[in-house]
Amino acid sequence: MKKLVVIDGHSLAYRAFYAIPVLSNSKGVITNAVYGFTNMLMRIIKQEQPDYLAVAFDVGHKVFRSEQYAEYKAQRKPMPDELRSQIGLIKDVLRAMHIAICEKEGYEGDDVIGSMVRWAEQHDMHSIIITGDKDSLQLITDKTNVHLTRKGISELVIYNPAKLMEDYNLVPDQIRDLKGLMGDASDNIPGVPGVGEKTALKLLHQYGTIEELYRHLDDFNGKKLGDKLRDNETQAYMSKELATIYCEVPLEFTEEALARHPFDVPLLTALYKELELRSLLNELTAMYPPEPSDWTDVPADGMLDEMDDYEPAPAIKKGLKLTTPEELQAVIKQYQPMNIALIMNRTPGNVVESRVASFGLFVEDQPYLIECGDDFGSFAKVIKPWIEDKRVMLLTDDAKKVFASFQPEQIAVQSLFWDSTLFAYLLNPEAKDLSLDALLAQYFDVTLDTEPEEHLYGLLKGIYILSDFLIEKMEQEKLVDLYSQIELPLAELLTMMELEGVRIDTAYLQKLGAELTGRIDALAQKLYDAAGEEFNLNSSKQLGTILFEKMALPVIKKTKTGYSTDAEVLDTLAQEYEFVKDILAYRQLTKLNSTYVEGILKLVQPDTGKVHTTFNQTITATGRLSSTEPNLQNIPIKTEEGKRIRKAFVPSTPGNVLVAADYSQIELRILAHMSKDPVLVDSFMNNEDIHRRTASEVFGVPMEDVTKEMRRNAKAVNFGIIYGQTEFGLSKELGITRGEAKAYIDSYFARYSGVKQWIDKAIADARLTGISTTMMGRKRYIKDINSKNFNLRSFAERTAVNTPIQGTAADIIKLAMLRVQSQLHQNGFKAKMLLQVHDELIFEVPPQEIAGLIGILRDCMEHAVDLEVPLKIDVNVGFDWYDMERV
DNA sequence: TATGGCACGC
DNA sequence: GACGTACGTGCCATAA
Repeated sequence: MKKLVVIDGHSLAYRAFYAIPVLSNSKGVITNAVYGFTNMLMRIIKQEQPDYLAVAFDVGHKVFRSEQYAEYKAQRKPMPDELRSQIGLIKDVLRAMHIAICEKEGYEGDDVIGSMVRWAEQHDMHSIIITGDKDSLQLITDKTNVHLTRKGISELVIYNPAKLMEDYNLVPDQIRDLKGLMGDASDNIPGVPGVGEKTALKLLHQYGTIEELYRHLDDFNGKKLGDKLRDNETQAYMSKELATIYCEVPLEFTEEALARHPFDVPLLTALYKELELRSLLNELTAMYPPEPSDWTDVPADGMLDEMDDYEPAPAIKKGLKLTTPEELQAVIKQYQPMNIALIMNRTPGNVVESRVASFGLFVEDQPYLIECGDDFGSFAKVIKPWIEDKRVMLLTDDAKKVFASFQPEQIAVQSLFWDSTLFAYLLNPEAKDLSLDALLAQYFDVTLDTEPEEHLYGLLKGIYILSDFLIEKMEQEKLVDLYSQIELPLAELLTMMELEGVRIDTAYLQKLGAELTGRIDALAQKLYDAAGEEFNLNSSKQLGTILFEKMALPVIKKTKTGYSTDAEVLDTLAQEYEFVKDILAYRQLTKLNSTYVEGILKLVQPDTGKVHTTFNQTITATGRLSSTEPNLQNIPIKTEEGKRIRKAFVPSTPGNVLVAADYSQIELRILAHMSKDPVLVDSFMNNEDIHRRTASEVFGVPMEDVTKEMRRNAKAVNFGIIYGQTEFGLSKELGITRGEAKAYIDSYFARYSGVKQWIDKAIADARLTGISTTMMGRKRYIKDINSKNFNLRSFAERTAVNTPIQGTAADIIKLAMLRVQSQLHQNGFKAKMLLQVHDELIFEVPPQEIAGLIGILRDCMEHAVDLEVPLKIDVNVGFDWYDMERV
């Protein structure tokens, strides 16, 4: 006879939750119930070796019993959040194990279970019910046993008709009468007040059923018990009714669905790894030994037949290599693609230097490697119908690369787009390695063949499995909108910006370089003379020896490896020593020359005179962009000398101008919005000088009496608030004592108590959830927030304060960029977005479009989102990035 | 090749 | 009392 095991999912989850001490992974996801449940499940599978297996859950709030009795389960405490969050994970595990999940809206797990075992009996199966709920004992028959959990989850007591008789001297059907009389506090079934288990059993042993009992009520005349029974007759019948498991739930399942299937090992591995359930992972590995080496090297069919519960990882069809557009055309004709994986392999270099060397295509389980030689364009034309087809789902690891490849071929990517790297970034922006290889190793324990061709085929297959897994997580974490509305369209815009590039006045830069080199050489000579020897001025180690040993200057600060010679130290010494002043000047000039003049000149494309930076979208922990080769987000502006670099950034077309629009105080405005602090909000509503107002509040003077010094101090305080600065940091920043700094901060929080409350809440929330979230739902794990290590914890607390602010600013400007671009496009502007520098956008624009562009900028940037306070931009126009005039 | 120190931006 | 402002990139020297 076949064997069916039905598990009461909620009952077992509750048991596991309370039996196992709180357990969480490094991201703070609580896992104790998942762990306990899965452990239990595995033991059941091993011990019982069921032919059919299902787990039943309650679903929905409206249980039909509530219609009979409004109080039914009314008093029951809601499931603890820490458990609720794990029910979904348990179901994930079950799905990965291919175990049927049975639930029916409006019915309880018990009813589902009862209906299933009755079905099984009709199909001549033996059933085992696993639950902690004694109600289920009424389901016992010769064919159906109940295994009742005792304390914890490890002990099971097996009930069959004999055992029930032995323990209670009842037949299964009498369990309903028992509940009817004694009630059930946990389900709020009233029963007969004053009748407990002892009395109820005695009565049932004598009369058999409630109905029979009430027929003999006269037996109790003159006894207290008789009065109780008489007074509660209706309630007794109703209670019996409530306790009766309904065994005719209309369930739609097939034998096949309940039958045991091999686990989805990659998926289950990924889940266990994610939840860091190591012992379960080990158990799984023991059950399903890993592949010999990789997915592309799966043993031929049949080799593993003797292990009938072993399902090899999906083998990859042999990859096909194509080298001509005609071959590609022939292949493409065969398919009506729904979704395809596409991995671009480009030669090294920036967006304009590199070309497509080859690309991988995976369609209907068949991998292809297309080698393009020097003629990607011809291949692009062939595949164009797919790329432009909105119904096609495109899976890739680098959307920007796909855009960069097709955009120059005048092919607009239209299809839906899944980018595994962006997925993984949004799921964990601090992840170090987002490559497909790393993600496949991380989530699926898969290492691919290193031979290039095989490797590509592995990636193509891998991206399918990976994307499915990641999108599911994105949905759970509500990140899909952020992806589809912001990050993905932004990837296209960033590609356009990179392709456009920025024109560099190389003649100017070279002249500046020559000037700097001359001054550097002269300064070096002067320094050697003063030091009495030649040494490497660029070596902080050698400089330290000269300063602090040879010249015996006071040591102010040390680094891990020796004397510190940073700007802070040198500034202090420069008061007294001309030599140190010159060192500082030398440092400034060499920095400008090597990083900015020489560094940028090296990256100018000789044919166009442009630099094409790379914007990285998946680097920062907060959601900001970063820029490399060259980094155009750190071009000097603070010192006059440094700012001269900016003269080299010019429009590419003569007559055009540069327009720069930057958000004014966007982070403080976000703080005002989030904290709703009345003073801060008021200040922005009235468009005040925010630092002056802060000074007025903190120092208790009228706005007009705020001195420059006060304003400078207040500005530092405002700045520090955003970064969670401490009094020590502020005292150093302003060159004041810690006591004074503390007084400033205390005074600030006294006046801006809403800000203080918001900061406390940001930290408390992070402590509770382990996550900080931005306005648009971008997330970051704050892993050390509950650390016992003061340093780690303090750092985490500052992160919890800064991330929502900085991250929201990043969200806002990204959204604004998309809005601006869309307006420019819709209105046929020639103006081009060139750069983003965190709170600033830079455009090249023909003069006749300046006014129109500024209108669009104000509209899109200042209204990108609706905050409690206005968003404000400043706009500057000029013929280069140095000479800009406010408009 | 990796790390540390330093300096530039927001 | 600890440590001591968020987020980046690039250059150079040095250690390995």
